[in-house]
Amino acid sequence: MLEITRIRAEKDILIEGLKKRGVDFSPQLNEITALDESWRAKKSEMESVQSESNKISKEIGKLMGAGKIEEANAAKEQTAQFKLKEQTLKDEVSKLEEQIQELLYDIPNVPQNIVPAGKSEDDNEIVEEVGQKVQFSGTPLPHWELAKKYDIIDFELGVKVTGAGFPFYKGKGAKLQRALINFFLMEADKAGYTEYIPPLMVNEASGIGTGQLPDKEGQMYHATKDNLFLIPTSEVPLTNIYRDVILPGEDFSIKMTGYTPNFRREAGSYGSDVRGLNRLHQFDKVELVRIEHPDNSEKALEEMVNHVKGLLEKLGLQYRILRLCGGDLGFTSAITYDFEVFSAAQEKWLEVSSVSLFETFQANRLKLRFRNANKKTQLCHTLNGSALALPRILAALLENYQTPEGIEIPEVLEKYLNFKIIN
RNA sequence: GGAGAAAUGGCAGAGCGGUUGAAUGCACUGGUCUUGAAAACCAGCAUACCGAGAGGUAUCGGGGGUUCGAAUCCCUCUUUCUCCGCCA
Repeated sequence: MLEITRIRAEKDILIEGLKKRGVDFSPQLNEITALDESWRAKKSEMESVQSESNKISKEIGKLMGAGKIEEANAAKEQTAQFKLKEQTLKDEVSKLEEQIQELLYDIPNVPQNIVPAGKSEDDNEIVEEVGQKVQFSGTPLPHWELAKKYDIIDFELGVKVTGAGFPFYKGKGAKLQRALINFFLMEADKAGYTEYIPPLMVNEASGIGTGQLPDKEGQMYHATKDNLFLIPTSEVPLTNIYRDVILPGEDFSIKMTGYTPNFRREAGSYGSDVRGLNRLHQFDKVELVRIEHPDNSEKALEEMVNHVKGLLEKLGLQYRILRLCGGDLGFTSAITYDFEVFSAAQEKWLEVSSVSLFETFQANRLKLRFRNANKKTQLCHTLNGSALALPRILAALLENYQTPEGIEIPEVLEKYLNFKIIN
């Protein structure tokens, strides 16, 4: 959520920045500033009425204390005139507040300067491409066929027991999955991230805190009886640890990591994109979350990007980094780098990580602040990134490491496994 | 799931209808004293919004109500604790 003070101060700059998302938000922002102005007027009117009636109430208190009952009763009658006025003003003020709030919820974060303008993924900017395309002697199989051939992932069984998009991992497939989780967590640990095992369900306040609610309500599984939501990413519980928190000073850098399964309804996505492991309703991911001083967030973003690069290089995967254009940028993000690995068998790039800086957008909703040198509270910057999402990494590993003898295992994973080949 | 008790500032803990944004203690910050430290003493120390400022308004778990006036009374929700039941 954008800060209202920022909208007051630099509306035109924000409108200009938001244009990179391919949408003109000037009607909304103009409406907000107009509503804000009448809100301020009404509010100060309401407060002066409140002030008056508070004064009289205090007087009554004094009179009662002094035993002057009759005078007190006379004063009581005075307050009647304020009653109605106060109530009307209160209603008006809170209605205006609601309207402003609603509009604010619908305005996405402003892209940073270096974010390219654009409408869709076609406008994303390729920042870097690393590694070579794998050469195969024959025709490589896609991962869903390999999964069947070696009996390591069972999609049909998932359909039977739960539904599409909920596969079973089996035998060496399950172990490889576990090894990857371990590897990612240990790498995060080495980089100084504190590991958490968070709850897999969150309440409504947490959903609002990180921006899933109300914008993306349909994306989450909702346990209506208890009004809890299955997490779409561990970003939600991890970041919400710091909801309504004021950090005591300027000297902080909070680095968290967590492995969780993630649950996404993915309503409306069908076709070849969802084949095999490409898109699932439940998938595993190791997430990095950082809370940083605004002066330090750019550096943190760079560190996270480098961390993810390191992981992909250790796994020996060909990858590229994209700077997402305005139109493809997530609602809450100011800048996002997507990592894609090349699936040689599917002949396409698969997104495996997304590293984002939210600046104060998320912190504003979370009310996550720190106390600056002037003893004032100031919003923190938040960041997160996947390091990494498992299914597509698994897909790429299976496809790119296939040989006539079986699927080889990258060396870095060997210490987490008791086999060196899937055959 | 059933019965009871409770929720107050960073922490502990008063207040149970009137001048209380909230006693007191601890913690913290600044000062005096000291060669330095400790101790002692003095001062400061919640958040948000409106306002150029003076100042004002709101907030004592959340929401609603009674009242001229609510931290204090009522309703409701949530959470915690104790006891009983069930259980990995």
